[in-house]
Amino acid sequence: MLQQQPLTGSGPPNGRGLAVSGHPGMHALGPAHPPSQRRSDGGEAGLEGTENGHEPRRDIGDILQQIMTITDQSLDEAQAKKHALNCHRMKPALFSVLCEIKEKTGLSMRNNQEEEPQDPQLVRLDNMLLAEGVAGPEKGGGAAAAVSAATSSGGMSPDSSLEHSDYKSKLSQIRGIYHTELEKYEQACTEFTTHVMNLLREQSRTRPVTPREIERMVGIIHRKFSSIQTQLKQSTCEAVMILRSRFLDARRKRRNFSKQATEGLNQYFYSHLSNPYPSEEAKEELAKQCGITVSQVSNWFGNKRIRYKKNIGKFQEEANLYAMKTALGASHGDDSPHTPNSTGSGSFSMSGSADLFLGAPPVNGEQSAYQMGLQSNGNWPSRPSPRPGASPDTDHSDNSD
DNA sequence: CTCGATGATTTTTC
DNA sequence: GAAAAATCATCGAG
Repeated sequence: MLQQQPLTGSGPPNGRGLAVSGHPGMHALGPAHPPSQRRSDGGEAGLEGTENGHEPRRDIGDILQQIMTITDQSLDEAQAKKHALNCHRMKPALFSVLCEIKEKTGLSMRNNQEEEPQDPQLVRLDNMLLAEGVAGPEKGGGAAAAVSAATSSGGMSPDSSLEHSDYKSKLSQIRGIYHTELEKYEQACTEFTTHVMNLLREQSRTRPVTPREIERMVGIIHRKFSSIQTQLKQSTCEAVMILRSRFLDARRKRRNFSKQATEGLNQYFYSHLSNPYPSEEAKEELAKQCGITVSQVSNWFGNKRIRYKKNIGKFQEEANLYAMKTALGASHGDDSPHTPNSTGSGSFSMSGSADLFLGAPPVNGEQSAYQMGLQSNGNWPSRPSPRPGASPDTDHSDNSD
């Protein structure tokens, strides 16, 4: 690796080191000796080197030798040596030799897949994070938008604000973590890149380092870091997906309604047995009273109607019970704790209605004709056509019986 | 663990 | 488009 090299005292990178950038012209410098095999042991002079009567090779061997051992020395020593090396008269020659070697080896590694094909998976992750409001340009708008999108698309009623805020806070938590991590990575990446570039610059004094090489190195670093980022993105996506599915799939955390809520709903149901189709306003009122949403009220009535109809006998007791309660509540006026009309809004009043008497306890039980509002075909008088606005129903309508 | 009750969702019907 | 009907999934008592 490229660790604690001279980086320390070597001061700001400057023209000297960067002279390399002119490397292509290096050939001009030297006589371009073929890079004949040098002996790493720097061995005795002699041998082929002396043939020419010159000793450039020996000099180069010396320099190489010194370079090889420079890291073993103390910092000061190394600095001094480095300086000496830089000024060595044979340095240009060595440089040119290295240039040539490089020329040959460089070609081979040139064609490695330089351009990464912009990973499609990464694009997908990015898009998703953006859509979820996790990535996006800074703050809240994104997250809020994502939440509202999620709720509306999921058919969630807008009044489940509790879960809503829960979701929101969890999402922004994820968002926060994601951004901190991302920033951390980016910072580390730049730091590391600068570090490496400094090193390369430093090294470029003694060996040829092309800008392209630096670029390549930077590219490698960036790729490494971006693969880490991809992992981060991936796990963030996963977290969001889990959160989302939990939030949207309410079935998974079904809670039974509170006793009080069920009471209120049943109260209404049995006191309107002949026509158990609460108007929109009535639903809203019930929802408010029971602490549930309007769509939950609708669900409840849907379920109740169908289940009641399917097995009237089973609900007999319950019907009697609520008929009694309602009767009591009506006769005592407002002192019943459960009477919904005590809310005073009066949009639906349960005051002793005709239905109540339909439901009068038959005492001897049995389903008999005691079908409370159901017609002989087992249906309620008529499937309530979507009636606009006015509620002719409530109580007075069914006194026709 | 089983099983009935129950809230929610999906499909069908009108 | 709302309700009915069918179905799913969880709860909670035993």
